[in-house]
Amino acid sequence: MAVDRERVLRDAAGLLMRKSGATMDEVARAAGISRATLNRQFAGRDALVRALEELGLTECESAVEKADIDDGRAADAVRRLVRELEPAAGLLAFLYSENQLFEGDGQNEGWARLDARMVALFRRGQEAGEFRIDLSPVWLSEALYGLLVSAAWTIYEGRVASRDFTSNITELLLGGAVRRTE
Amino acid sequence: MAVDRERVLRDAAGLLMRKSGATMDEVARAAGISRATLNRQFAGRDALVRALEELGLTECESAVEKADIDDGRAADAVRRLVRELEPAAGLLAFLYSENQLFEGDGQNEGWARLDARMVALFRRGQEAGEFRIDLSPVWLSEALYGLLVSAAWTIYEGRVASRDFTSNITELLLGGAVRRTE
DNA sequence: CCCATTTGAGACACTCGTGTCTCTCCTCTA
DNA sequence: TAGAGGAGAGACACGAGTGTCTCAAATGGG
Repeated sequence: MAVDRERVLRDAAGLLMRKSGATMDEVARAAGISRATLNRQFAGRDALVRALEELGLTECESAVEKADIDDGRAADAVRRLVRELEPAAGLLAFLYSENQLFEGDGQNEGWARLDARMVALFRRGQEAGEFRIDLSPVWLSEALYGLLVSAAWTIYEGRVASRDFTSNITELLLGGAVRRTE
Repeated sequence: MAVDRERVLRDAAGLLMRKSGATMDEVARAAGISRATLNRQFAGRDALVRALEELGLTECESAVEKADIDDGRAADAVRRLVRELEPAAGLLAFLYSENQLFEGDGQNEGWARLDARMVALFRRGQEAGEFRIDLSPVWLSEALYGLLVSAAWTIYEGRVASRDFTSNITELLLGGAVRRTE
């Protein structure tokens, strides 16, 4: 039977999210295949990580597409975006810790493109008067990444319910912890 | 001359924050000492990581102390806490990615104690009517960790100014991105 | 100034993960 | 049913990183 490459990648991501230094043998076992087969699919650990990076990037971009982040109110766009990003959060948490991906010449420019779109979303919100202007769009988008990772990790640890993923992130990011008095 | 153990730890943290898989040789070079001396100070990589964990924990606890998080308004306490936590943010970012620290039996219970104090702070804010109650204290404290890491990383990358560290985190965490209408 | 201590540099063996190969077994298809 | 293709299991050598040791040089105190 043919190996489901995508499935292998998802299983690998599931393991690597919580154990970023996992052995190729452990990855193979997590995916339910042998190390030999894993190596037939991905020529080495580096290729596996690159494939995971590509998968994560693709998922993020498709989430951005599906969320129509250029339409309607920026705050609603952020909510839709986070909801669409949820399935990719675990993978994102792993990639976030693979800081070696983001330094050096071979850096994937896809992240820069994605980042530009996120920044543009927050900037749009500012220009529309929805968002405050004393928090830079760059910081807001970076904070969103951080909250996605925190949320994924916290849910994995069982400290918060997975159904609260989207609301936890969006409510905190948009509304903050302080109670509204209006 | 005697090796400044604390200095070595800080240099190591500075390197490991941005390159978590750095070699012991690289760590030694970053600290300006030889690999032999590094090994004399810390018996193996594991011991080094443990020492970094201890240092990070100590710094966090001292920040919690200095911030007097049980006094005054909770929101102000959070601001003081973040300000005190700033020097430890880089180290925290490294420890955050060392997820192996937080699983298994040898887990340092100091983190649980620290976490309890953070959670208590947010709960106090809720009970005082300062914070909204639809975001759990657990999530708020976890989100704070995530924002600390994001901020440290973003500053390291030069995407935001280091002087905005505290305000970026506290304003987002407490006030959120949406502009107040009050 | 001399001696004790400590550091740096290098060599060494060892471990662990990796990449590759072979061989066998299974499954699907003609 | 026979054959082809793919997967699993295991063996193997290789490289990187590690921990340890030795020896020479430097430092600092008495």
